[in-house]
Amino acid sequence: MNAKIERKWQKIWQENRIFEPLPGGKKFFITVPYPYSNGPLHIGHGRTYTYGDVIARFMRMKGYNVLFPMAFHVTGTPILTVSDSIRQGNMETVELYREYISMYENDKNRVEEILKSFEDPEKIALFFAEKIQRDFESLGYSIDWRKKFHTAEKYYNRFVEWQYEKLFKMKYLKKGDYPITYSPADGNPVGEDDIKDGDTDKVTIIEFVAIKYRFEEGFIVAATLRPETTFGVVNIWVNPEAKYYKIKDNGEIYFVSRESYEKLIYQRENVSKLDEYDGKYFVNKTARNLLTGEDIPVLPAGFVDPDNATGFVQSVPAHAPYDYAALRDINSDIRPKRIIDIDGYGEFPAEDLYNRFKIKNQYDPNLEEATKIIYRDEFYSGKMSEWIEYFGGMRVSEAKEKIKKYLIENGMAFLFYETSRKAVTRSGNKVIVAIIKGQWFLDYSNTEWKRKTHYLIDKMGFYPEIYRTIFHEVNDWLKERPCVRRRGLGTEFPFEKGWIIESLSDSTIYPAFYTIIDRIRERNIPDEKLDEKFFDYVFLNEGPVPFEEAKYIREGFTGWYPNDLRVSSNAHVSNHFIFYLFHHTAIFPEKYYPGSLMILGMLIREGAKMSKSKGNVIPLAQIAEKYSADLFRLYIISSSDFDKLLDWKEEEIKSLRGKLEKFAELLEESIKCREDHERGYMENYLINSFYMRYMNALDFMNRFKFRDAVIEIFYNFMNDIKYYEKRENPEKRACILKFILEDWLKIVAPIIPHTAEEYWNRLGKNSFISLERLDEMKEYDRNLILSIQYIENLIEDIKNIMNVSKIVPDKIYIYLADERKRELLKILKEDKNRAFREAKGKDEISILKQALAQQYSSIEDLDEEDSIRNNYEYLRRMFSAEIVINPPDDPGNKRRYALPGKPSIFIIKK
RNA sequence: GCAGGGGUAUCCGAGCCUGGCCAAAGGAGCGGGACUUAAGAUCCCGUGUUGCAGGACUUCGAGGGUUCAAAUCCCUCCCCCUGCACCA
Repeated sequence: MNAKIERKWQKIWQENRIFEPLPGGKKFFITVPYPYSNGPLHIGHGRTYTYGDVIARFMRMKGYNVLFPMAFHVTGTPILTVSDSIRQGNMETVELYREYISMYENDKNRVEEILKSFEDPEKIALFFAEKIQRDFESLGYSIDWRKKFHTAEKYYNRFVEWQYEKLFKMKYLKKGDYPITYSPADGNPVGEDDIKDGDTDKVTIIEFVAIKYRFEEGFIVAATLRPETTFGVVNIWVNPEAKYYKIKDNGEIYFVSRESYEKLIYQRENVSKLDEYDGKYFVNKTARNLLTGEDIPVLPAGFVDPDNATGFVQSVPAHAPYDYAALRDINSDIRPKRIIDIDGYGEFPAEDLYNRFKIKNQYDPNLEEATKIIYRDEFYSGKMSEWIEYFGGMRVSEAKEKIKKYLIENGMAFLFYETSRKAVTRSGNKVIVAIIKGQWFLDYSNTEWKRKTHYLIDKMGFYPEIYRTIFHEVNDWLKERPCVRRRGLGTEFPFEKGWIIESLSDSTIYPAFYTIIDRIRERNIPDEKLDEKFFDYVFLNEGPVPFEEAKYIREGFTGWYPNDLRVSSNAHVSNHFIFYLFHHTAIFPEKYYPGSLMILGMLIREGAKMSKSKGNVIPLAQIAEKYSADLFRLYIISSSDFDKLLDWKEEEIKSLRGKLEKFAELLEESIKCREDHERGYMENYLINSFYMRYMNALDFMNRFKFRDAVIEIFYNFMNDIKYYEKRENPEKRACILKFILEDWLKIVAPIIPHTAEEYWNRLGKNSFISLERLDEMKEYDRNLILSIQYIENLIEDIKNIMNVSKIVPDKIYIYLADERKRELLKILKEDKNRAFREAKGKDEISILKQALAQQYSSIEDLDEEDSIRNNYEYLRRMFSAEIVINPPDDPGNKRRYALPGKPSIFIIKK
């Protein structure tokens, strides 16, 4: 189907507004999460929306009143970041967006103009929203565009504000401190996108326990990931080459590295610098371990990184290979102190590993690996030594948390956050961890909320079913989540100025918004009127009718909600999808809970993940031109099951194109056929086979297994046609297909709607096939199909014998199983033991054994002799031999091998 | 580590839930043939080993087990992938 014809139908569909339903009847409301509109979409997105559309079209043809809406997501920082970069003339971004715009705009001057307009972030969103809509239209999606909106517009803001009013009243919002990656130079939190190589080498936040050691008038602060080892500290390490500060933190005096101080400013309140020291200052001085009361020396070690945590390290040589190595380096006579018992190690595990890895000194790179091993082993199989008060005998994994808590609660330690690796922003500024004070959270750890959501997960539908378990898991694991940010597009947080509701948190129950937005616009309601009372009435039927039009608006909601099916990729499971469920249980009564979720697998290209950096992203923009919408849709649906990974292979598309063209040719010539042909045996076979496949396909489609349906109704039936051609005059084929043509077009219409619509039209129909009803029930003669299978099996067997024996047949004797065997095998099928009891003599028993071993299933009700007679000429022609059924003589002694459905054969040589 | 998914013939991938025509669908690749001046495209045939009677043997990460029967069920082990949070 060429792009021109596809465009023709897209236009006609649109002009006739056939996908713009009013509520009523048996409704089906399907949604796909809206795309983030900061650039062109790619074929990965295309997979999801294609599935949404195929289902929408299928349900429509099953007689449902289908609503399939779409909108655009613009909330958050990325669009803002792009806009900023373009304004600052960042070459990389400018180049990228010039390329994006050029996908849609040929005129060079126009491209530059648009690019310039992107200095206004909203222009970016609007530009791409429009283009994405165009791309979707070019793929024939049956979307109701009256419902479209974007998430920074006023109406939507009012809607989100209302949700947060509700959540606040339910106490699902709470406030607290929160560590986050941050750039002091930019004065901003930074996300993965803002960090250099953040996408490939992720930066996570590591929680250190900063432990205070009494020193002079204050404390040396040594940070550790293993607070439980504090019992085994024998000294403290300082880097003699580094700079250290004396600082004041809420009245207490601390000694930390210079870099550490710069981080603490962002993590603690009222931190100020008092004095500077060289690292050497601390060497050989004494500090006191508050946990044990011991006085220990401060010793020099070069491995200490002043830019990691506090710049002091507590030394536990018994259990930390670095510490052990550093002590050896300075020839110290300090003896390690063992505090963890673990099987498989000597007195000092760190010493074992030091020897095993043949560590040279504290700079040996193997120390990383050694540390990992000991950490893992001790954490999972170590126990705190018995002599330790209270914690003795406790498993390390447990003691770690308890000791941390003990230290903090007794003022001996505080938490210090560090990045998992050294990181800088894209513009080269240092990234540290800052604590955001007064951060608002959605409290997904609320047990009542969790319980309600578990209930929903139990009740609703999942495609595939495995996700029910996964969602229960995700529900358990979900905890508080920050829901507002300092910057970005979106909706301002109603309870505190200067915060924007974060992008995933404003997109939870918005399918409800689709049901009313067109009506709000239609009646020109000013956004100020969309207050809490309005939404309370519209969505919850609470309170009085706020104004007359609200009734009409509410009918949109009650007419369509709940959302019957939501389709998206598995990337959304632990974020959008789970929030979607939580927020529904929070806000809506049970009858408006989501109906079901369909979760798709991801899409890769030629075995590799698509990514900007690899430059292998295929945009959706040129798909319709390059391949045609129907070919794309057919490929997406047929090349893999919806829940599995789809590997986009150009080679496969090419071969699929050929098949689709072949299909179109068949339709073409079939429509042209004017004469009526007689329906003989093979014609009946072809038609019956079609209806068998039709019913199979329909059954698959009802379970949304469209790939299996396509294989059945497209590939397999085309093979049936080939088979027919092999046996009959190919000329006749076209006219025979006429009998099934309408049903064939209908059943493929959800998948390749343009092709279907075009040929439906050429058949002289005045209706849209997109709005036709699929017949749910078609009769067919199963025996006819079985008998063809039977004949083909027989041919296989004969050929096989000919191959092996190298005999050219003159006559072929076919012996059919007698009634007695037929009876016996019937019994065998019902009751094995009874069959053996009833079998008489060795011969019969061996028949049963043979049948059992071959797992031979008899073809009941099939008249074998009749089948052979009906295909007699075919067999004769094929082997150029005479076929004799049940001859009186038995020269090969073969008669006894005959089984029902599997006759025995003897070939007489020429 | 926690959670989830997975290891199938040259490769990619179905099958596994509900054990039995499963030597294992479908692609791709490869080999052969047809068509073509030729390449390409397209179409047909073949593609574990073996056998002069439709069969036999070996094979679905490794090793055990259940069963008349295991790619499929159970146990143990090895290996791989994804997510782990503010990023949309």
